[in-house]
Amino acid sequence: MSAIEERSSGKSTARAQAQRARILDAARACFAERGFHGASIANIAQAAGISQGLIYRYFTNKAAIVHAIVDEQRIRRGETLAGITSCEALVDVVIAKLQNWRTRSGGSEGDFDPTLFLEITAEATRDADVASVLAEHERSIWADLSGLLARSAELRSLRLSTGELQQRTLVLRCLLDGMVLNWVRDPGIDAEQLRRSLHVACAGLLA
Amino acid sequence: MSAIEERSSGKSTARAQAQRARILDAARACFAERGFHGASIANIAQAAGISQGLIYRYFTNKAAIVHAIVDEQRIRRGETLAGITSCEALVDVVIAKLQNWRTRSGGSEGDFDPTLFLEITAEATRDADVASVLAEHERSIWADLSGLLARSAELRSLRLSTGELQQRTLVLRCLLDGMVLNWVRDPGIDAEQLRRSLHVACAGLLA
Amino acid sequence: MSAIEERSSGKSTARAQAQRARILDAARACFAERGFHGASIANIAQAAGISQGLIYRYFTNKAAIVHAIVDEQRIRRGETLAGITSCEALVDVVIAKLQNWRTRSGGSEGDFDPTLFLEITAEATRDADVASVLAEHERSIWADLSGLLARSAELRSLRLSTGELQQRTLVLRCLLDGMVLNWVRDPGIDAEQLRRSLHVACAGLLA
Amino acid sequence: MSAIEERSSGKSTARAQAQRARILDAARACFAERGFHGASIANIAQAAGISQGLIYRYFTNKAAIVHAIVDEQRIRRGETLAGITSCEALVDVVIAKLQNWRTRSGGSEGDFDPTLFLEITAEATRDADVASVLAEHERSIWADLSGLLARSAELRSLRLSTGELQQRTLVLRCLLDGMVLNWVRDPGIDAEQLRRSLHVACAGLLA
DNA sequence: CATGAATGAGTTTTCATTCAT
DNA sequence: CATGAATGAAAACTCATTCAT
Repeated sequence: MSAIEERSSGKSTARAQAQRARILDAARACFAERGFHGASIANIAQAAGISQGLIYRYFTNKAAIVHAIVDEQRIRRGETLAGITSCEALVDVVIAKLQNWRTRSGGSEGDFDPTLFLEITAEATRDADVASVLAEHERSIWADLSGLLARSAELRSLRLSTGELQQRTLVLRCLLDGMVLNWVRDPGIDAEQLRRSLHVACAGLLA
Repeated sequence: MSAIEERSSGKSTARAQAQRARILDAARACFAERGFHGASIANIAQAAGISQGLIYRYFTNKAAIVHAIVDEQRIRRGETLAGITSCEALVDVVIAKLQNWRTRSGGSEGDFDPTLFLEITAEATRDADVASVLAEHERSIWADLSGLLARSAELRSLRLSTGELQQRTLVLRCLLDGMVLNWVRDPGIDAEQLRRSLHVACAGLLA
Repeated sequence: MSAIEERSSGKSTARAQAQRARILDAARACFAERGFHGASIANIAQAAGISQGLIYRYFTNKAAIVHAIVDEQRIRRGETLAGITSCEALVDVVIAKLQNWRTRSGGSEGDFDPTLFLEITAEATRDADVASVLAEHERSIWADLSGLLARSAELRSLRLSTGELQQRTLVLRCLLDGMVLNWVRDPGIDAEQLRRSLHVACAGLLA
Repeated sequence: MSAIEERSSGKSTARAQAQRARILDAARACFAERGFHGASIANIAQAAGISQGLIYRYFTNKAAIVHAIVDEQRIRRGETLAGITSCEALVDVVIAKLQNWRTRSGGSEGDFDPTLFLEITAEATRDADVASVLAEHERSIWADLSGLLARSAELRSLRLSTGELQQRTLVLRCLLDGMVLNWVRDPGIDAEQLRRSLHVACAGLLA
């Protein structure tokens, strides 16, 4: 699907890749700030420091940019769970990302933007393509979370049936999503309290 | 704040009230379907079966409609926790609402729309008015959840310190948000599994 | 022409007359403040303290209101030159009216509004009806000014040929218009200096 | 102030300049014909033979166009008084411009449009920006007229005090404004009579 | 007589997209 | 490859006018 929407037919030079990335960076920032509908191509072009017309050499559509960004999130997340061996560590990493986001607040770089995350989730209810990419992404997250829980359980010599593992993965998934939502909704949230609360909840998962 | 944005200065006839409701119903549907920014006044007018101009007799702005809808959610939720005495029951109620939403899917009536919920949360990051209404709403939800947990604990003769109560409220809040998010993201989610999983998690909160 | 545009067919009760006047007063104020195009029927209705619909019972059109107002100016001016016997006195009266206008500034009553005067003159270039009413009005002013000059000349035992009288009338007319224009254009204009300057110019007319 | 309202940030190509001029020409014609508020962007775009959207590449606002046109008048007038050495000559030039305007009547070119002049004066009472540009313009006209009178007086070996010079400048200003107003108001005005009458008045200024 | 709800055409303005250069 | 001028459709919003009550 996204293959259809890319403009580059066949080969894509390093330069082309760089331009695409440049546009996507700008788009991510704009979308996070104003939403998919609120951000205009003009905004993105300006943020990327290129002309509006040029964007259409790399993406057929505004929708194509959205799709590319959704796609990207999957890749971006890849490393997140790399060295993590406990749910508590995962909670800490997520909180660190959230704090990082609130601190820079508009600064361009940063690998996770909860606003964008919300925007994508909302868009998934409207755009079937986004929904399917997101669904695939979600399956991969599930596998990771599930694996993390399985390993953690093993470390504690805890035997979990498949059903029990699924149940706990689902709860963990809800907790993580809930953290993000609460963080976005409450700008004055106490990070430390959130951390401690979720650590307790994590402990409960493997009790 | 929303009082400022209403058009009717002072008195509002039954007819006016009905028209306002008519417009808000249409707007809610459109916003849920296309998002706050994706839905146009033309969409709303058509959905309401009236002319575009007429909308401005009842709302100064598109923003005023958004604010009115956000405001409304607070009231709509009021009764939700009325007769509920346990977290498990709360989970069941939320799931019932989510199932109700998925079943009708576009049908006008229904007291909770998770898509709208997402839309509002996303909008809160951009519109200070929405953010403040949402924050107030959130405080009231917190009070309700906190009270629910306190009562549940008491029933089980469990003594919770203020800190412990706060911690558990936060986790419960995250779980509820997470449920909604996962429900929206995964159209094929197994309601029964979700229910069971969250019941277990709830039990863990008061263990 | 204005007879066509009035709504009342035949008799018009005292009440009807009063309502018309009420509307015209409001319209005059609105037009002066925002211009013929800038002022809306809604503005006028609100200023008059009546409903929009009611306006159409007394005037077929927004244009009809404009025409009525232009018409009216003729009558309003009637008394202005009544007791005046010299150009200097006329200048003083005009300046007094201008000062009166600047002082109240938005206050409803007042028999001459230079902004409205400008608005009407501008409209005359676009609306043939306005132009013809204004032309007739102008002829009457000419007659008055001409008469004033003739009498003043006679007082000074100055014999003026028809041509000389016409020439002086034209100059006097220009001076009066110029006063108004300069007054409007320069909010800080020195009334006393203007008065003195025009007195000198008036003296020159009968030298 | 008008610099803020131009769209082109910094450089402006020859093409851009030409387009701006094209739009301003069209706008001038439309504004003269229908007034600032009566003329729509659609009118202007059509007159300029371009799309409505394109106008906004060159001007941020409809107001910006109005401001640009007001600004322009100052420049356009610059040369008017260049070679003029007597009030009578000035009167002749103004009448020539007025005749030129009536003759073409809607033809695009022409350096003075009395209708536009009225429109601008009226707008100045409503738009502070227009007022301030007009005020500056007016100061420059005053300086010119004052200089003209001073030189004329000198030629006739007439000594004028500062006060006397001011008084005569003010009268001259009124005469010129009055000429324009009367010309606009009376389409059948006799140019030759006007010319003669004002010559006499001018002579009176330096008597 | 009077209201004010309702409309449809109009307003200014934005924006995704195309295309000549 | 890159620009930025250009467009047409659509956005939000206004307004003169009509009409049921």
